[in-house]
Amino acid sequence: MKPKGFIRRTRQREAILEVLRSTKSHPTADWVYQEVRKEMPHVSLGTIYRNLRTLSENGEILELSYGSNHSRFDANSECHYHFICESCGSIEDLEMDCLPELEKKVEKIGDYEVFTHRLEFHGICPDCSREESQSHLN
Amino acid sequence: MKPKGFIRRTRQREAILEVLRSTKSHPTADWVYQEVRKEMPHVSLGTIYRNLRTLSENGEILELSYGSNHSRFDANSECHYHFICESCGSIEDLEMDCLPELEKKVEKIGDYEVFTHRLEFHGICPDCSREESQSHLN
DNA sequence: ATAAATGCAAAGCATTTGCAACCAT
DNA sequence: ATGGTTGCAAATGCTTTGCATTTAT
Repeated sequence: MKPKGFIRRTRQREAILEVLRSTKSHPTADWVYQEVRKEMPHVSLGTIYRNLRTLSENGEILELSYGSNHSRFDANSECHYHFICESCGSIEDLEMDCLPELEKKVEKIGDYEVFTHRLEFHGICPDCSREESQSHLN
Repeated sequence: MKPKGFIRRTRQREAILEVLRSTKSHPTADWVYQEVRKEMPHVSLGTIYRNLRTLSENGEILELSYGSNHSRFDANSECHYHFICESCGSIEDLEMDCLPELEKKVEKIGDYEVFTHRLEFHGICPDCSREESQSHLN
């Protein structure tokens, strides 16, 4: 979140960004590591972590943290909302307009200076609820 | 989030709940540990963690996870929203009505079954923005 | 030239867990 | 009685870091 000075374009950094942009799955650092390693067998996990941090501090990617476990990352840093499925654990982007008026609402409450907001929904995703209803047929 | 069977009322569990209810500060597990330890020097951190998990799975408290570091907990499990200050790191409850219509919106998009939603705002809190404007006087 | 970035491995640290003893029901 | 719960300590696992070397600018 703190803007950084100049950040270099390194092969590793580019590879990480490319991997992140190639998926809609909000992967973990380790998944990114495994992917990048396919093209670049000697990258280190440390580099992955350092870059994910740098990139998210620069606003190029989003760091999501749900549950107390590992972070997930999203190359889409535009305002959008997530749905977290409590059955399969997937995180998907919702096709839902961004609601900037929410931030205005907060600024009306008091002297808050709002930079961003985050909205997420928890429940059962379409895929899982389909499976659930089918399991009734047994 | 998964409802549990019967959960016993133990001294430790009661103490943890009491500590959580006594503060508005959304403390970490370790802070809870330190507090409970004042009354009960032999509690173990493991017990704190196990209970925080049990309680949040039972919906009696809320587990908040921001950043990739440690979780924070909130004894107020009713629908409410948070403001996270990027300057001082504080997390405060916002005096803002819950917006159940957001969940309806998602259910209209597709076959989502929404249990809860979470909304948080990031920026500078009133205290910090006051300090910032005063520092201009130097 | 030089400051940033990397690889590697060694921490760091929040959280979890195995197990025997304990206690709420 | 008995199965959930605790204390303790060891273990886990994600993430960070120190350092010598490499690399982008």
